[in-house]
Amino acid sequence: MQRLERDFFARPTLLVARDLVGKILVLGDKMARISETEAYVGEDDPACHAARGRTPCTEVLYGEAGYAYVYMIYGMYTCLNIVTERKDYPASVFLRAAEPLAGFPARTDLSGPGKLTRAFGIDRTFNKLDLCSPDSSFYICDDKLSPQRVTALERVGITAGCERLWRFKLQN
DNA sequence: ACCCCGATCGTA
DNA sequence: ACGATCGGGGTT
Repeated sequence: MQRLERDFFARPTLLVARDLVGKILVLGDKMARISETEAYVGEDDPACHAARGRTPCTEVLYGEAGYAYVYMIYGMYTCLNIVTERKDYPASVFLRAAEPLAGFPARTDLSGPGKLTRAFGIDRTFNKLDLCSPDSSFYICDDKLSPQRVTALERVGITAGCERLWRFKLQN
């Protein structure tokens, strides 16, 4: 079990999104295998929250890779992203689904971005946390069982830019 | 100050 | 198909 370092995240977002499928999200004693991700890439991506430029809300997207971007959606769910690429280039990988490995009640359902964050207890206070800090209990690791088959699909839940095959899903 | 609406989910 | 629920951002 090896923690992913910052150089893993500081790469082209499509590569990071694909490579994150099969990796393990860890928060305290909770662990889950990431099974679905999406890439949101730069101000030219109409679905990226930075599409209308830099605001206090999107500030973290412009920072260093490996930080959490967490925001509230529809008044009742939070969404978790990991910032990618380089400073001043806004991009991230959105975590859409995972499979529970440890620390969850039996049959916990992590098959959706809102379910995932709720089960992990990830709220807006997690925004701007560094998943690459050595003393963080919130990080992503690689158990080397990882790369199984990954398929590229259209992104969902958005109205613009949904034709791009920027969603990556673990094949069962 | 107001208005709109969104990277969702559960129920109908 | 639709309602719940809320905060950021753009507009007035």
